[in-house]
Amino acid sequence: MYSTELIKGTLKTIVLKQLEQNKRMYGYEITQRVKVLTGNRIQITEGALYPTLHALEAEGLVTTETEYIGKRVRKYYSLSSNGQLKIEEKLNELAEFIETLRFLLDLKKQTI
Amino acid sequence: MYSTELIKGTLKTIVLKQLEQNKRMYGYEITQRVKVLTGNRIQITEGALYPTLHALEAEGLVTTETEYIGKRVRKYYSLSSNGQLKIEEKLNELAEFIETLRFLLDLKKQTI
DNA sequence: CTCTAATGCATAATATTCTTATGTATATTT
DNA sequence: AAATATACATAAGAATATTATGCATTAGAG
Repeated sequence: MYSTELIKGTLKTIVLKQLEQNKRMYGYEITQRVKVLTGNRIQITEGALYPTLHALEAEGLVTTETEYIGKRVRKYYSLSSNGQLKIEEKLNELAEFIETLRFLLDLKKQTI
Repeated sequence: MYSTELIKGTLKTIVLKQLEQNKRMYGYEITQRVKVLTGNRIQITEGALYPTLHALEAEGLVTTETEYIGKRVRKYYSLSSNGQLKIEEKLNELAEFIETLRFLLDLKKQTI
C-alpha cells in the first residue's frame, strides 16, 4: 500500500478511467478491479469511493442505473459524453504533471 | 498551472528534494526556484509552504538557522540525516506509485 | 522621491478530500 | 450457525491545501 497522501487527487481519474474501459460498473466492482489490477497497491475505501461517485454524478460525468440482483441493490455507473471528455482532459493533465515531477525530482525515466 | 488536487501529497517531497539539491535554502527561495524550474506550472503558495516547513522541522527532517539580511529575517532550512533518508524513501515510493498509475491509467511511457 | 512591487516571514478561516467508524442488509462459504 | 464477502451509504475526524490577512523591509519604476 502506498502512503495514502499520494492517492489523493487521483481517485476521480482512476474511477473515470475504469468506467471508460469497462462501460458499466458498480461501486464495489470498481474497488475490487483496481485492487486486483494494482496487486493490492491501491485499495479504494468505501468512504472515499461512494462520495466520489456521487460527486461525479452531480457533475454530470456519469449516469446511473439501479438493478436488483436477487434482493440486493446494485448501482451501475456509466461514463457520459461529458465524462468521456473529462477523462481525456484529466489523463493529459496527469501525464504532464508526472513529466514535471520527473524533471523536478530527477526521477528515472522508464525505457520499458 | 495544474489543477491543485494533483499537487496535494507531493509538496513535502518537492521541498525535501530541493533541500537535497541545494543544501541550504529559505522558504521564499524554494517557491521561486520551483516556479522557475517548472515554468510556472507548480507554484507553491505561502499558506502551504510554511506549515509544511514547520512540520518537517517538527519531524526532525530539517534543521534551521535564522539570518538577517539587513533588517530582514531569513530562515534557512537544511536537510538532516533523517531527512536524507526520508527523501530517498519518498522518491522511491513516488516512482513506484507513478508506475502503478501508468499501468492502471494506460499512460504512455516516455522514451526520451 | 514616492509609490508599487517584490521579498520574507507567519497564521487563521475555510475548503477539499481522504481515513476510520458506523450502519444496514443480503448472499455465500466454512 | 457463524464468519466472510457483497453492496450500498453517511458521519466524525484528520490531513493538507487555498485564500485571506497581517506585518515588515527593500528594490525599482515613474
